[in-house]
Amino acid sequence: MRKFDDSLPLKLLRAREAALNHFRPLLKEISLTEQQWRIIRALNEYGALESKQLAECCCILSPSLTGIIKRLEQQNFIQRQKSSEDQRRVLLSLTDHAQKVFDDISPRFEERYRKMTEQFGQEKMQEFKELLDFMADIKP
Amino acid sequence: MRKFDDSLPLKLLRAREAALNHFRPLLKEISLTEQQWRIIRALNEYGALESKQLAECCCILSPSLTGIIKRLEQQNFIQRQKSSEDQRRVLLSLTDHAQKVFDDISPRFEERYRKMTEQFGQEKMQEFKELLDFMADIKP
DNA sequence: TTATTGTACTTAACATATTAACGAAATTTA
DNA sequence: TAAATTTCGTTAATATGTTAAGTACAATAA
Repeated sequence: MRKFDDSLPLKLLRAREAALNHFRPLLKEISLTEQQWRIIRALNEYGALESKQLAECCCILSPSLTGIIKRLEQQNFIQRQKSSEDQRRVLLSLTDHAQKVFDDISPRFEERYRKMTEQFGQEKMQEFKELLDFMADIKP
Repeated sequence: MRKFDDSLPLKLLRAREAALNHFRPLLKEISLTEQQWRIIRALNEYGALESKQLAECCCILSPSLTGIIKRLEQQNFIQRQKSSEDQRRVLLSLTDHAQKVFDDISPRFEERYRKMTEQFGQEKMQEFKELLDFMADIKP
């Protein structure tokens, strides 16, 4: 009988918690949640995105995204511009303020990421990420 | 500059989603959330536990646990027995009903777990779990 | 013995996760 | 072109995550 602690989802959860612990102090410093920061990083990387694409690449379901975007908009981190062709579509992008906050704090995230990777082991991390990618593609 | 999609927390999130997708249909069938099922599996494995131990081993914070336990109790899945020595302590355990539900459905979870592991690769999975355990111990 | 400190758990407030249902706008079909 | 269907986003309802503050009971110090 497989043991409780041998559960893959649980191990993934614990590993993720351990990883996030490296960044929580910084997130607290800038008063952003982990999800809000994920959204901001995605928009920084890809420029303007539609809600659906953003949800997809950030691994956030659209009902959650609706609220997250609303709050980021209220805090002047995100702006939306409607498409004139398709009235349903809305393009989301970072405000100048958000871009500045990102540029300012980003190096410190990178530094923590570097330390974490170093602790884990460079090559080991590479291998780890490949296995994670492989797992992400396993379908029932 | 590290890419958005290269983020370890994000990869862990995606891998976990992929893993959970194998079990969501079964959870829906028995109308239990992923967290409720985790609690039940822990109590099945360890017998009676105190709230704090349960929170620890299930990777659930105590404020969340309070609600989860309350609902599981209302559905007759969990019973609590107070310690007569220390009024603060409460032991949580599965009801007979919960034990029966667990024994009935558990083989089907095991079967899905087996298939998932097979798809991933036995040895690969072993290696994967070791890396996950290693990551879980990395501290900032 | 009383005050202090510590521990376990709960409550509160807010943010997010999950599923279902809904509504508006675009696309397809009849 | 009118109707059916599809797509995208939102709303609703419930459950959980996260941090801070509160509460009750124990253990310890003064």
